[in-house]
Amino acid sequence: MREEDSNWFSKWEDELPPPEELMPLSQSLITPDLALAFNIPSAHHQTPPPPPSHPPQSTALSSQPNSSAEFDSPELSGAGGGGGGGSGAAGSDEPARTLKRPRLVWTPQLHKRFVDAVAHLGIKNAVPKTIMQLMSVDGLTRENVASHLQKYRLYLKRMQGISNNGGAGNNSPAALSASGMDPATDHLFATSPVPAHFLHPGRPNSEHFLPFVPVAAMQHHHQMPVVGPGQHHHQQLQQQFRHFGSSPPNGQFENPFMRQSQPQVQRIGTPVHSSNGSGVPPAFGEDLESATATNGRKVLTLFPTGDD
DNA sequence: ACGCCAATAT
DNA sequence: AATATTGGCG
Repeated sequence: MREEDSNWFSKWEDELPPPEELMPLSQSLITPDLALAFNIPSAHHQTPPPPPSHPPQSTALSSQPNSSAEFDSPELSGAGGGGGGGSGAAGSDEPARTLKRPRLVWTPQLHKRFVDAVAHLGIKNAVPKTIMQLMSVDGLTRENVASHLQKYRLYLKRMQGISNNGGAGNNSPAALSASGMDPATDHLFATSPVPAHFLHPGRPNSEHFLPFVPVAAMQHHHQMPVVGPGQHHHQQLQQQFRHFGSSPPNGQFENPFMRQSQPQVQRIGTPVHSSNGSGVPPAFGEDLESATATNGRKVLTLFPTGDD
């Protein structure tokens, strides 16, 4: 009889679903806004802005990990009283108006996407709104981008100053950030190589002829920037936005990803500008790249432009 | 309404 | 420290 015990345990253990499958469940059990509205501590996620109608993006970072992309609850609020929020909550729109989104965590990858977007838009067109659209990361707001952009510009300025002052030859991100000028966000910024033309204003570059692919196309639907043809890396992007919640004692949300220690370098690619005809709007970027462990600040930046 | 920036708040 | 928010201005 004893043997059976150990046996059933094994079996039981065997059938345990992977964590990935559990996560989404706990998330969709209650809509973020609802949770926040009701002050439920475990409530994670941001909350969709009160969409008078149905704003395209801006919310719905539900979805779930790589495993099954089928049962996502796309429209958390946009659906109108239908699917997602249909948990039975009645007039839940009232409090939703006052809710605050969690702070966005700019992971190296998210930043990478940002940089790519700016790079491909050209500095002239790289304004918050456009950048945001190009990035097509759901939940990302214009203000998120604007704020980030502001800081990024300062960073670029700093870099220019340095490079023409004596830093020539040594303008590797690490070195620059080490300059100790404004260590604020530099660590983040340093995780993504700065395209050369950012530093040389006034010079035409040869990177992006992107005919302004209005990623907005996807807006009327849900989900994320599922990118081109055989790519599968975008998963990560989803992931970072997905669980905002595990609010650390700080109130921020972390994504279980880069924050820990997973210097996983994926492939470096170039923007995908070819539509795949898959029905999904060809967002552009999709590459993931350097990763940093903000913990041990291990900035590994390998890059195509690397003259190393 | 958007964008930019500096300052300030969290 | 890293983001968000605000206020003043084009």
